[in-house]
Amino acid sequence: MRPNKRDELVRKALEIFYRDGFNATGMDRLVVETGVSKTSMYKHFRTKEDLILAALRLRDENFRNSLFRECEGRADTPEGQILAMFDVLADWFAQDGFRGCMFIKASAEFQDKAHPINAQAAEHKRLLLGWLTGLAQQAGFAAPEQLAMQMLLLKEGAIVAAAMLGAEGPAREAKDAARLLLDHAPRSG
Amino acid sequence: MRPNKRDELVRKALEIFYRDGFNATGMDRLVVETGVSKTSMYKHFRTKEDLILAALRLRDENFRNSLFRECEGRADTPEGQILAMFDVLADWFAQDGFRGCMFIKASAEFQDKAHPINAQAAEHKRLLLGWLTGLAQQAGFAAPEQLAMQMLLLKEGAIVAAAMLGAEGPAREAKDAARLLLDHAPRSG
DNA sequence: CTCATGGTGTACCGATCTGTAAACTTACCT
DNA sequence: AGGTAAGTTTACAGATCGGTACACCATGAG
Repeated sequence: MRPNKRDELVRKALEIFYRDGFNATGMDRLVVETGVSKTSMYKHFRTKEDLILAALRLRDENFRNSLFRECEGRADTPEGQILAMFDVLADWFAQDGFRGCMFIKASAEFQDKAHPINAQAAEHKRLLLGWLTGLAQQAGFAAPEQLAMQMLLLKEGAIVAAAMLGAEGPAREAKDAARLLLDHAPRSG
Repeated sequence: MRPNKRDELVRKALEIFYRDGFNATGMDRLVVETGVSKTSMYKHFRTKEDLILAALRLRDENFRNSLFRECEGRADTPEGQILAMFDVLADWFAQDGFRGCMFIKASAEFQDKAHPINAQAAEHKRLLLGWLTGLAQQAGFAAPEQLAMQMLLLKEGAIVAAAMLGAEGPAREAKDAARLLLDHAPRSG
């Protein structure tokens, strides 16, 4: 039970879940596509739910790390980094494999708020909201929580609209709206 | 095969699909909860997909009609009606059975753009975007398509955030952001 | 060599999935 | 009454679901 083997299983499962959905992807399919036997799969993950949770954990790590790093690389002020998020999103939307937000889909398939998968998806959004709030604070806005929520709304709306209607319009309008909101938001002091 | 019987089946199926998801709800469960026999169910709907499409059609009708009527009742200017949409959303979020947007969930579970269910969900969003564009035109904005898309982003983002993080914040911030965007959008002429 | 140990493949479990076949009941029309 | 057609019940088909029992096989230790 080498630990890197487990990581590889999570990586592959993440890819398949993202492409085909959670309930629509059976363990049999995952076993075939990862090349591992069913017994081994269940040695690494007690249940399918455990595997989904591991995949979401990996996705959360990857997504947040790459988003934060990209934004830092594209702008050096907090306000600039908030705005840069929408450029990062635009690039993501334009990628071939773009299929919307994995956490929105997870919460859509497991709607019960008491369900661990739903809770973990919500946690991802809370972490993003916290990051935006921190940036808004650093930027010196008078109401950082409110502004962060508005940025989150534009981001989630853009992801949903890009997945359902096409990439260009939502990416452009989200950034334009964000810039206007940032420009007119009151500063503290 | 009374036609109203069919309507009743669609209504009930819509309710169950919305509450429990599409793939997670089997025809057996639907048959039990509607009290109809399996054979009758399949007399009315050739496949489960047909039933889902009928449920989405009903949902689209109900949602758009009630949204449009509510907005017209709450404001008499086009711009006021756009803004009123966010109050209607807030009321919806606060309802007990609120579980997010059925069309976002449908497109999350049936991701293939060629799939009829995905196409119908996308069509619902296009109709909403068209309605917003019409209002923005009537209101005399210089770039109605862009403004309509921004309002749609706020709406979709608010629905997602309300479903995952709670109702109050998203509803309030969506409206605040929308008002600011409307106030600062250039008018034609 | 012998034996324990840990990972593997095969074959299977019962439940549930979508969808169907066929006989039966009910209600209406003449 | 007799016939027709809608709608019912029951039973089932074939596939797939999540999950497991068990025999097999490699490797390293004594």
